[in-house]
Amino acid sequence: MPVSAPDPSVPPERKPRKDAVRNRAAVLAAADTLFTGSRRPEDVTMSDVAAAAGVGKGTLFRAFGDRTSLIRALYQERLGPLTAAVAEGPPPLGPAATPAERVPALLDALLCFKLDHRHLALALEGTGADSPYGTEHYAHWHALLRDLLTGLLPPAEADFTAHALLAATRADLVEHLAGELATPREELRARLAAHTARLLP
Amino acid sequence: MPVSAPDPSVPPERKPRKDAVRNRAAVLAAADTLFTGSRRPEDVTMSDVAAAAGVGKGTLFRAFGDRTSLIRALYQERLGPLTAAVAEGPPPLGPAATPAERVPALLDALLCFKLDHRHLALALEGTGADSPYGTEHYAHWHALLRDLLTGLLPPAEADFTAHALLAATRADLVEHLAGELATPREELRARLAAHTARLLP
DNA sequence: ATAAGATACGGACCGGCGGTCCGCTTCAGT
DNA sequence: ACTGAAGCGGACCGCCGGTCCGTATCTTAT
Repeated sequence: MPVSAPDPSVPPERKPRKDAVRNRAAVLAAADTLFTGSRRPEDVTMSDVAAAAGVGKGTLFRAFGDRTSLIRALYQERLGPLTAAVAEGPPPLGPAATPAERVPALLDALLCFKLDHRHLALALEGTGADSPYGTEHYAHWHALLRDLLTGLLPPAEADFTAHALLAATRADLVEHLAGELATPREELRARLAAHTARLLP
Repeated sequence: MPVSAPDPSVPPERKPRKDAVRNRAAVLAAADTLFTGSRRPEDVTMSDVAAAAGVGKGTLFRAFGDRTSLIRALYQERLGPLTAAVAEGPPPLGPAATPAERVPALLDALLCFKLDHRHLALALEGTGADSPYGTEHYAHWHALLRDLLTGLLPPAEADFTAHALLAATRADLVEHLAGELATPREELRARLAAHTARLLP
């Protein structure tokens, strides 16, 4: 007699065990450290992450499913503040700003994020199999940017322009310019700002 | 008494064996077919290529060194005609054209090439380890485009703009738009042309 | 034509990776 | 304390890129 279903909707869904959440956090922290400290993301292996987190491989895969999902989870977590600032923060990033000032602010914020988390972004976009496109994450940013551009440009061009602008902040391009060519941060920001401005008068 | 050195410069350098050149060609052909027919480039393995070419793995690796080099060789070969047209062909692609007409022509040609060789371009750019940037191939196109742009734009912006324009024709973006979203070829070309035009008045 | 040497062939083999499995441990509700 | 479920961990698997080396084939000099 299953009388005591405290929540009649959605399947039971117990709360996770304490050790599980601890291990999950440990794995995320370890992965962040390892990616940040590695020159190429693909030479930090899943075994490395497990070892660095003081956890067995089974645990790691149980918690995250596969390599790609681990990287995505980590990326989303780090991106959280920016996502929040865009969704409900003050201008020029937040929704109160006009499109004309929000678009450059958005792109600048994205560039800065990739500069600050180069290795992680590289790991995410370079995970071979799955291209950046097709992730909900990309769809989200593209839709936002497209909508903002729709009043500033001939409407037919907004969609492609959004793609093109996002392509200009791809992790491997940023890595190439900032990392290998050692372009100073402020110069990169200025270049991207100029490029953006050139597209919307 | 080594009297008969027909060419006194550069080390002897015999001409390659007949079977070697035949096998090399067979491998390139097989690889092209396999990549073209596969949905994701990374699930055509080196063993697949060797088998399809009727050749042992040792032969394959002896001829090309490694996977990346094989893909690059194949890509360069297919790109040959375009390279030639740019280097010495008639306007608007060739050197006789003015920069203002050559830039859009170049980008359109590049886009068309990627549309026609999506799988191959995807294989090249998605080979995980090595980013597209840093290959001499990319350096070549970027330098050409940058030089053309220097005169049409404030000189400080030419370099970054060249990167941004090339980023708009990245293989995975093209695949996303033309493949998954099924954007018609002509529309894509129009979008890229409009985008290019917007950057240089 | 033939012998001799260089070159290429091919597939068994290797190290390491992402991912799975399952006996054992640890937690949470009673 | 008791018990069943959830989590743990590391041996294990299949596969892939890449190497190795005994053998077959081509080229060149005679």
